[in-house]
Amino acid sequence: MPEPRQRADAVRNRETVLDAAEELFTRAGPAGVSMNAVATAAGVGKGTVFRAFTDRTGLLQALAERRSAPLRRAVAEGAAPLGPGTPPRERVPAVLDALLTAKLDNQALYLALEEAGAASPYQSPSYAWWHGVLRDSLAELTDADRAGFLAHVLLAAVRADLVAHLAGAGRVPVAALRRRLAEYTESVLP
Amino acid sequence: MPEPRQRADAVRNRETVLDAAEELFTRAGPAGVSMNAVATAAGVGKGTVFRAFTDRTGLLQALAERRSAPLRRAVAEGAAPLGPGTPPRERVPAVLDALLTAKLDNQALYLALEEAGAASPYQSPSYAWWHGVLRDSLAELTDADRAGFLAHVLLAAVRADLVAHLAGAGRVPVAALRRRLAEYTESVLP
DNA sequence: TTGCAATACGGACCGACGGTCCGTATCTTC
DNA sequence: GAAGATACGGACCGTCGGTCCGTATTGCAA
Repeated sequence: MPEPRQRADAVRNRETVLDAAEELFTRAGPAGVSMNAVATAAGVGKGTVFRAFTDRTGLLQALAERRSAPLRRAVAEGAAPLGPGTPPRERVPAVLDALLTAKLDNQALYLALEEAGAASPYQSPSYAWWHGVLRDSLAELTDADRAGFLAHVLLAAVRADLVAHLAGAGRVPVAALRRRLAEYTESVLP
Repeated sequence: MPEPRQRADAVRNRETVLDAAEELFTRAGPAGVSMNAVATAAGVGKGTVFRAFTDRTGLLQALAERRSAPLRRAVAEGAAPLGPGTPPRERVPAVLDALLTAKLDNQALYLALEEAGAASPYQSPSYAWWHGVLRDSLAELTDADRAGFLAHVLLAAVRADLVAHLAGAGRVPVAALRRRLAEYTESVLP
C-alpha cells in the first residue's frame, strides 16, 4: 500500500479549511457553520472542502480529532491518572472528568459533532474508542457485559447537549458540575 | 380566556394528520418522514400541517404526547409502582423501565423527537416533566441539587439513540437490557 | 527548461427540505 | 341564505448538503 502521496496545495488547503472551520465554530454557534460558510471563510471553493473531508460529518470528525488529540494520547499512553496503567477506580473518574472539561471547553464543536447529520453519535469511531477505554478499565471490576453497559451509561452522562444544558442554562457552575459528576461516577463503580 | 373554538374541519384534519404521521413513522424510518410526506400521506395540503402544528417539532411533540399519554397519566396519578404515592426506591426504577420500554416500542418516533430540528431535547416541556418527576422522587432520598443531577443522568441512560444503539445493533436482547438498567438504577440511588 | 499527465480547484448546479403566502373554498353565525 | 371569519392547498422561497466538470496547478521526466 504505497499511500499515493498528496499534492502540496491539497494538504495546505486541508489545513486552511480546518483552521477556518475551527474559528467559525467559536465565533458563530454550530448552527452558523454551513459547508458554504466554511468554504468562504477559508477562501476556498466548496468542492475543495468536500474533496478533503468527504462530507459534513467528516469535517466535524477531523476537527474533533485534532482538538482532542492530546487528551486521547494522554489516555492511550500517558501517565496516571489518565494513562492505561492506572487502576480503574482512579482512571474512570479521571477520564470522565477530562471528557466533561473538553466538552465544556468546546461546546459548539461537540454539539455539532454529536448530532452529526442523521447518524447517531454511537456510529462514530471516536465514540467506540472512548467506550472501549472505559469498558476495558471497568472490566477489571466486573464482568464484561456489565462493564460495557456501564461504559455506555457513563458516557451518556457527559453528552455534549446535556453538559451544555447543565452549564449553559447557567444553572450549575462548572466546579459544582465536576464535583457532582465525580461523586456520581464513584457511586456507580462496582 | 374564551378559547376561541375551532372549526370542525380543522380538528378533523388535525387528527387525520396525526394518524398519517404515526403510520408513516412506523412504516418508514424517521428519515422518511418529511413534512411534505406527512401532508401527502394525510391527503392534505402542506399548509394545513403547518397551521395545525406550527413546525416539525410541534408535530413530533404532539405525536409523542398522544403516544405516551397513558404512561404519563399512570405516572402522574396512577397506582404503584408508577404512581406518585410509591416510595422512591420502587418508583424511580419503575419509571425508568417504563421509559425504556416506551422507547423500544417507538424507536423511530423518539429518535426523531430527540433530534428535533436543532433544539436539544433538553428544551422540550416533555423532558422537563419527566425530569421533574424523577427529581421530586429522588429528593426524598437526598438533597435537591444532587437529586436534580441524578435525574438528568438517569434520563440520559434511556435516551432514544442509546437505547436504539444497544437494542438495535442486535447486541443486547431486550430482557437483558431491562435487567441491566434495573441493576444500574438501583446502584445509583442514594 | 519544458512538456505532459495527473490531480486539485472553484463555483454553478441539483434535489430536498422546512417554512411562508395568498387566492379560493368551506364553515359558522345571524 | 348572506356575510364574515376561518381554514384549505400547493406554488413559492431561501438554504442546505452534496455533485460535476471545465479550468488551473502541480509534479515528474526528458
